[in-house]
Amino acid sequence: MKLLIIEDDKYLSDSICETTKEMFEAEQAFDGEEGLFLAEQNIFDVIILDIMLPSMNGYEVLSNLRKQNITTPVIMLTAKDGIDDKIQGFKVGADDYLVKPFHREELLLRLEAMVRRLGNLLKENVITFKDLKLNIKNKTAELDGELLKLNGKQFDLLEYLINNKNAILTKEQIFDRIWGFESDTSMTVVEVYASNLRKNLKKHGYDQFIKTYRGLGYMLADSGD
Amino acid sequence: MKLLIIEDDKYLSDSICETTKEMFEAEQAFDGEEGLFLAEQNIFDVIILDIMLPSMNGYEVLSNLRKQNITTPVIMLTAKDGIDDKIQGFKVGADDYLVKPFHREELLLRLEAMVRRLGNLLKENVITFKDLKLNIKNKTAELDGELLKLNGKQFDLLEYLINNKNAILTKEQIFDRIWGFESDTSMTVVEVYASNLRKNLKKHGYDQFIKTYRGLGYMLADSGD
DNA sequence: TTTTTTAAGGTTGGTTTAAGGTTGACCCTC
DNA sequence: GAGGGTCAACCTTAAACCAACCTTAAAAAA
Repeated sequence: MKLLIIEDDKYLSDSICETTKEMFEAEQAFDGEEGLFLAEQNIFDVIILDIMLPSMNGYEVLSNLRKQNITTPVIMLTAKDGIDDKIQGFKVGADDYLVKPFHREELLLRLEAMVRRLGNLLKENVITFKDLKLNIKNKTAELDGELLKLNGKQFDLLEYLINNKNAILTKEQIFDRIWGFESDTSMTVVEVYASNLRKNLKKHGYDQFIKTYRGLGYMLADSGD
Repeated sequence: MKLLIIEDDKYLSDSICETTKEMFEAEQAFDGEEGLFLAEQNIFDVIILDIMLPSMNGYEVLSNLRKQNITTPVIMLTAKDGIDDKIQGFKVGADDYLVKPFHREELLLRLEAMVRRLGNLLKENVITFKDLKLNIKNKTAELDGELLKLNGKQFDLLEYLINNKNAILTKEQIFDRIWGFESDTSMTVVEVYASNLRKNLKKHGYDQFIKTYRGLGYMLADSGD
């Protein structure tokens, strides 16, 4: 799962990275504009957002996101514990709140709660699509009692598709999610991986559910016609 | 949706393009005359108009447009924040105002507000014509529970017609909107696409609503006689 | 070794062109 | 004003073209 940390204190940001690295793969932004830009890609599972930030404050970032209908859960950080901040934070759509300084475990608890609330239970390591079961923890996939042999990025792609089934994902989104923004790999790898994934699902006829929308992207569809 | 940016500062213009590229497809004009010419095509959803411009200033461009009964919403930009400018801007028909320098998110907010005011909610991904439903996000069209197979530009054409129903659109407008100004394709493609679209709608009898007005253009009419 | 990336050629299907057919406005003649 | 001719605008079809995508395999990296 991917976490975005928007926090200008580099030391704190790194420390959050460290704390959460068992659960999340983290990206960092060090000012509001950069954070908003990254968050707009809509490829994160959770965002940790500081309030006091250079170039654009946390409230602005958040309300901007929500206006764009981006509903990624957000945990806001602030040095102040005033009730006003909380009110304003929740009003613009924050899902949780954390007062600095906080304990490592407290952050972890809230992150877990956040993700659990989403339905993506952290303890629940299995996601499914029809009879296909993915075990997130072991990175194994199973269909009809048979173990599919999916390598790392193939698994990631399938997981991303399942978590967004019946919605078109552009090649850019897939690339940003799996390869990362600053990767200098060519975007055509996405096609290669789509092809390989289909090949691996073909034996069970599940390749039909991965559809290509020419000029738009890919979609995992419930109905395969 | 299409946005026209009339701004002589190339750097700023490009930056607006970048900022809005998730929402809009932008065209750029770098002086007043060019801007007026493009705006007269009447194919844009919003116009961003600078006041200080070579060859013709923003006020002239705007009042010229309004005299021609072109009501595309306009957001004016200016380096000055004098109240006089605002008054003059609104008097000639600007819909909103932005003082340079401005923040990326301020522009986005105003654009959103503008479009929302239009009734074209950004969040609203579905537009309809009678029993025909277009999902803008998936680029899919549905009629009587059946999915229509429309390729990219056919979909764009239908979308444009629905957004302008009961109004005649000239072939030039359609061409400029869908193929773009500088396309070197021949204008007769419009006829081909009108034909193909009618063929695809014929099964449901909806071809009758696309009417040809010889020498004028096409119109999607509520009443099919 | 296994996984990831690049490169290259093949395939598909949307887009454009071209060519011939149809329609309707306009004019002329009776 | 009825009939007919003419022409430009428009319709329709189908083939040619081209960019997006697929697939494979070899090279590079881990």
